[in-house]
Amino acid sequence: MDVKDAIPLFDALSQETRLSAFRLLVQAGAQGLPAGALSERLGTPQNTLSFHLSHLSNAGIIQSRREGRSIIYSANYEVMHRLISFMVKDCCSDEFASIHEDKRSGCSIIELADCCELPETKEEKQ
Amino acid sequence: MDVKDAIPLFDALSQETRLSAFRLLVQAGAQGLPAGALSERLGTPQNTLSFHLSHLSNAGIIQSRREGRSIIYSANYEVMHRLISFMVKDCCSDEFASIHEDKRSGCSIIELADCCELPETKEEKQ
DNA sequence: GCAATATATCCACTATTCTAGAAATATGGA
DNA sequence: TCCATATTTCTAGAATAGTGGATATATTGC
Repeated sequence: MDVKDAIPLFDALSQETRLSAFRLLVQAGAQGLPAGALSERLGTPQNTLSFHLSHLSNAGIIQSRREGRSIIYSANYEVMHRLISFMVKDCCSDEFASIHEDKRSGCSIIELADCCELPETKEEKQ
Repeated sequence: MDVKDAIPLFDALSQETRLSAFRLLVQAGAQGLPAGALSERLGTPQNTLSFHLSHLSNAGIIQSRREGRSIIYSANYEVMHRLISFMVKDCCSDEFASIHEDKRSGCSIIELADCCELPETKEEKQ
């Protein structure tokens, strides 16, 4: 993941309807939710929401599948994982954050230092 | 941090000039960089960059201070920390990510499971 | 084949964002 | 005080994004 890959993801998450829809899908898990249910829960007209779901889908942060008459959307955790890793690796200084893979558990372990306690930043604050 | 707080941060990072400028500031550390140096390194006209720096600054993800004739910008790591925590807590399912504070070291420890290996998601892929 | 359901696409309108030239402001030095 | 430097603010035009009514498409059951 580089800057060019990250832009459409940040863009996808930078609008209230989309971020809210994405969070509902995260809560829903791999099973996902049909477009209509999202529209109802968010109180957003179905065509407007459809526009935003396409946006999220184009960015790759959600995916869809048809089930009968419904289109079921679900969060793409792997993309979210990559975005978080990008933010830690490329958008945090080494002093404040580190990431390493734990092969045994299959986890990425991130350590975020509570940077505000560090003296350098304290004195630089405006 | 909630959805309303996160939107302006995602928005700030969702544009190439801004994300690139932010990353330069991250690399620069607490010391920061003057607006002119950023403008030069990015090849962006200084008034255009000034617009984007205001945008980042309004979002709170960078801050500025005057030093002589220069305005020095620097990344706000604490806000980035909070945004990453928000993404893990509220935009990742419990199965795939967890976060806890280590009081002794003052670090937030995040574990991101490599979700794509989990059978549930594998079979749900479109 | 027809009606009902679920969703996407088309369209026009409004609002916002991005861009960069020109002018304004703040600072430091002679 | 005057000039050079560093940066912001003003401005207007171009591009892009968001909205929702109307319509089209796909699916299911009768």
